[in-house]
Amino acid sequence: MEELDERKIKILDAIIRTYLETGEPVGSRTISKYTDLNLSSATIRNEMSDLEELGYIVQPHTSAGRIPSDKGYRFYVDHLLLRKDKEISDMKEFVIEHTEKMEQVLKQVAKMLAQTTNYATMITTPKSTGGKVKFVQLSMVDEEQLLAVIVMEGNLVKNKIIPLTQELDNETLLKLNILLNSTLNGLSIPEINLGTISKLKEQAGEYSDIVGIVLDGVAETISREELEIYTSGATNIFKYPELRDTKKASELIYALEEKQQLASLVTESLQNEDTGIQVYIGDESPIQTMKDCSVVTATYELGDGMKGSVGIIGPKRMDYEKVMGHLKDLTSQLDSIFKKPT
Amino acid sequence: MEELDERKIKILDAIIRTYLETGEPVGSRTISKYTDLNLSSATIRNEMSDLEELGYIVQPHTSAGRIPSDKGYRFYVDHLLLRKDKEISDMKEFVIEHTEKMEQVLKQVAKMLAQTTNYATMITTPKSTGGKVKFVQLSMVDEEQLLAVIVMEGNLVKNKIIPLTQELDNETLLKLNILLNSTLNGLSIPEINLGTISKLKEQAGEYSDIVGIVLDGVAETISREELEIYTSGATNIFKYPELRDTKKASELIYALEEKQQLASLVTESLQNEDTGIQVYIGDESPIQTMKDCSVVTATYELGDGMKGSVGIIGPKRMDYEKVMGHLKDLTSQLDSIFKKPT
DNA sequence: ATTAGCACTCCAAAGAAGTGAGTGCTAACA
DNA sequence: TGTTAGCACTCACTTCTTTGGAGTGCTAAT
Repeated sequence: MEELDERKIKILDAIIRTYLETGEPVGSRTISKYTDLNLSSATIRNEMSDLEELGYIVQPHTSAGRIPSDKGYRFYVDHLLLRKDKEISDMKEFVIEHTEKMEQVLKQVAKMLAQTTNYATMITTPKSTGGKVKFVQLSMVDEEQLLAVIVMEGNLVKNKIIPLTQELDNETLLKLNILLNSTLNGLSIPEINLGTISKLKEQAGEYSDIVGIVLDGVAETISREELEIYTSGATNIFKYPELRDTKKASELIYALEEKQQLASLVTESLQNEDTGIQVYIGDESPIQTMKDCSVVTATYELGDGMKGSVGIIGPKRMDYEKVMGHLKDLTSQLDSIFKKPT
Repeated sequence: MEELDERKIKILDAIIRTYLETGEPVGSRTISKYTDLNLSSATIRNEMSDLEELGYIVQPHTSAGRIPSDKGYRFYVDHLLLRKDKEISDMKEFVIEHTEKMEQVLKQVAKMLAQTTNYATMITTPKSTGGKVKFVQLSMVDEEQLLAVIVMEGNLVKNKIIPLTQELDNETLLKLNILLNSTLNGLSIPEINLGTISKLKEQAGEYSDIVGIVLDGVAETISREELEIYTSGATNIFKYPELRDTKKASELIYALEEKQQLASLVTESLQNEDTGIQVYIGDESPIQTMKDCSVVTATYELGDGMKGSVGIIGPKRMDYEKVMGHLKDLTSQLDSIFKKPT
């Protein structure tokens, strides 16, 4: 054996569902009442014993009920919950329609998601890799400072103030602008390589050193992997006793606050092509401090290969069904929202 | 009586200092050894009894040592600690010199401050009231979208994408830019009133409606009270047992995460003119959930009346001396940094 | 194959007892 | 009169024990 028969599956399902609700280890008696297949607790016990041997469930200590192991959750996620319709998409529309800058939309989304799910959430700005430059402009802000504005596909606007040592008259500025625009427009970040740069410099002729400075600035601005991450609902984790322990909670919240580490979650899931939804259970997560949690991430797209990521962090016994529903909804909405000009 | 004699003051000082270090209620015996004036524990007990009656210290329960009351802390802050030199200003310089956009500087500062003090910190962007427009520019990003860039004093850059229904040729754009710049430059927000706007529209002649749209956009962008607040070190509060309680910690962190409420701290302290440093002890704080904490805020300035605020949130027994030193340092540095062009 | 019954395990909550830091008070002392 | 020593008392904390109950595994009966 290695296979689960129908009955074992039903029992496993029941165990997990019950555990999701209560957060307490679940005993044979409970299940014997819960399921439709009428079985006595003793029978359940036997089956449970099997399930434990197979590694789907675990006993925290000898005489406690069982809780799902990571493998159990995995089975649940993979096989047991693809059969249900999804949740309402409440006020999401509203929020998205009524805010403006991407940054704010994202913050809002994170917050909302945290509120509706009661888990901690995170969301990243779309990664520009593959995003194209749409428009570049330099202007003199005052005598010594140059402002570079770069607009990317998707109306992602970046600014950079560049200090100038050298004089720069209006005519030159105009020329530079034309040059920059005609060269850079339509290019994606990886396409702006050394070749492009040196060619640009060449064309700039006597102003090549200025172009150099400017390009450095521009390059830095564009390529600065500005993977902003917004989080929300960190305090939700206090709602789950199994995470409430000071040390765990502190580490978790720290991770959420620092954001740094969260990036690892994202980059990984951005690679992944298929459904776009990724589930990390316990140790599967690349972040050590989250080994007592589960993380569900999803990807949203901005058309031109710009991808961002939304994630939900909660206890292992999170309501995967609901969470995945929410995420699916959300990403599809984000997709459509960002595609039209804001 | 009502007055504290020299000896009582010394004892009170000793009590508070000891409590600040240990976090434990402090007993008579400890003090009798601590102070230079050699007194037996019994004498101290008598004095403590008096101090308690006067409301400066408090007993958590009948047979515990004493801890300072809010009034005690207040006395300490007001009278007891103005006599000491300040702390080093470690790597602050470094960080500030090496980052660029204001936003990032602020984030860095918050983080650094949290790390060096071991408390939670917050910092706001300078409030633009009084800030002047330095430079305005409109550019066509594509056929239907106009990008407005506004640079404020202090190199605060704001962008707004404005959808256009109407055609707009290059020449007109140029004219508009000149018009906008010559009119708006040097004006502070409150100075851009209806009068200015209608005058502008008039001058724009046949393009008055476009100017209208643009100005609306600009106005909205500028005046949006973008009081961003950055926080850091939320998890530091777990370092203090008296705040580690789940409920308190959760509320506190929530407040820090939500930021919303923090604004009340700031607005208040921005009014205050004198030293610029404000101390809220326990209930004195406008934020209810912080009644078990103390909050110290300071104001930094950008010359033109643009003010921002830095704050430190910690346990009541925070090291006021050090904190205030840090803040003083920091604000004076921020002041000078932001005044020169970045 | 299922179930009832029973002995056994073990956590968790509730008590019990000891410990120690701290107090208040009184009486003695300088 | 201010200071101190001494003593009985309080009360949180820790440790140990007890107890109750939920849960298991096994065996024998259905």
